[in-house]
Amino acid sequence: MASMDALSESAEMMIKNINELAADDKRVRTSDLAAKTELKPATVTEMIQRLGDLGLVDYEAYHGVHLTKQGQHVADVIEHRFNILERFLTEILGVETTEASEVACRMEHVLTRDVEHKLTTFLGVDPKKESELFCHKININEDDSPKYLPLSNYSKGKKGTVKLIFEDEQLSKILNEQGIRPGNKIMLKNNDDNVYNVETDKGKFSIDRKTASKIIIQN
Amino acid sequence: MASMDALSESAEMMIKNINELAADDKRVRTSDLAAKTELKPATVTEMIQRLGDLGLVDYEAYHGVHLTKQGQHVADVIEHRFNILERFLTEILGVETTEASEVACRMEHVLTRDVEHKLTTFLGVDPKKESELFCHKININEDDSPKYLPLSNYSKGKKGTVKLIFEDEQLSKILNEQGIRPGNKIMLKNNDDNVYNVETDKGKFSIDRKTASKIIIQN
DNA sequence: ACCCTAATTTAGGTTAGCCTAAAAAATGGG
DNA sequence: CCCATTTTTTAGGCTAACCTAAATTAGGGT
Repeated sequence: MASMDALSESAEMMIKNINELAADDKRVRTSDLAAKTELKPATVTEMIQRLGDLGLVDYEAYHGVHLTKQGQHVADVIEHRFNILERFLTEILGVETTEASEVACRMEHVLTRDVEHKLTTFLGVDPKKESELFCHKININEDDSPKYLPLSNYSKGKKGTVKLIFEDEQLSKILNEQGIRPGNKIMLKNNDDNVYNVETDKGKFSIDRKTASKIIIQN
Repeated sequence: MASMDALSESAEMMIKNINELAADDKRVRTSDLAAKTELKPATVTEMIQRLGDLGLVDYEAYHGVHLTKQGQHVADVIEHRFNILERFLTEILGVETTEASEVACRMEHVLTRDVEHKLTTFLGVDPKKESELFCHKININEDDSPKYLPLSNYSKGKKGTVKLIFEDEQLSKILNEQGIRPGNKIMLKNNDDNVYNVETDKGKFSIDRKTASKIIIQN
């Protein structure tokens, strides 16, 4: 982890590629790395031997490599940096995906931890819960469009996340205690014209229509 | 100008430093470059000879260098990239100036023209009128901190003006109705890790962290 | 179990970018 | 205007990161 800063771009790229080729704990083969990195096999061998000396990779001659705990940490950091950079470039700047990917791939090696964290916050993901980021990304690409709707417009059985609560602090406070607060999950169990029955991690609640219209949910 | 892409980071840094040391058309001395780059004089000589071969620099043994038209163009591009990156890091992400400067200095070499232009547009400067950028930059250094920050990076009690809202039209529309729209005043009353309580001329609202990060405020 | 082929490593070469030490050129004070 | 000091360049060496070609090892088919 301290070695992070000392690694060359080439070394970091090799670790990244080992990580991407690693499937269920199997050792990654030199030839596969050569194909993926577009380097010659001899070059790959040289590089992974060096990574072995650094303790980032467990290398056994003629039998491929796999990442050590330390190496895995480096891979995770790089992957995260790549993902947030790519998201920033595409989602915020509107750069076309192929180019965004290429630029992110070169920028990932020069980010500091602080810039990484601030950019992550900027993109709206808790730096501590990195998994969200991947979920988020998948949703963006697969889902056609995340919808924001008042709870009062929600359909039965639908789950979503509370995004906004309008009106006064007092109401917010009460809802808050029921687990209905921005960021929390909520599900509409069923409803009629006047009463909305919802479930949160705090339990089940009934809400009147007017109040429900003040609660904005994203699916 | 076509050679731009082929230049190494070291070569680009040397051009940048030559440009920064150049005063009224005088040739820049090897020793000054060595001092500025923290390289040995012999290394500087070697590098500027290479730049001379590339036609980026007019080099005369024992009499220093100055940038050719081509070299000046490279210097201008790098300077512009550095400036926008530094502005993005400090103004948008809130990175501290020393670190922003260092990171920008490493990122400047991996930007593409397209990303450069899109980032420039994002920062609100016409890519063709670079002079504005420098004016703006002076403000940054004099003022303690005119900041563009996501609401999620704001501190309690701070007031500001909404400048931008990212994400889709649907969210914008909802926020719009609550007085959270570009141009309007907003104040962050208080917040915890997940919930931001704000006040606008339309009243008080609670916003989740992720949404808050999409709202850019200028103080 | 053995051989053949494919995969891998080793050996040796190149270039960029750094270095130190020695040689060469400029420069300015007497 | 000349020589001592400073500046610059040349010469030669090193490492990382690439390469090709040759040697070695692994593994499957019969």
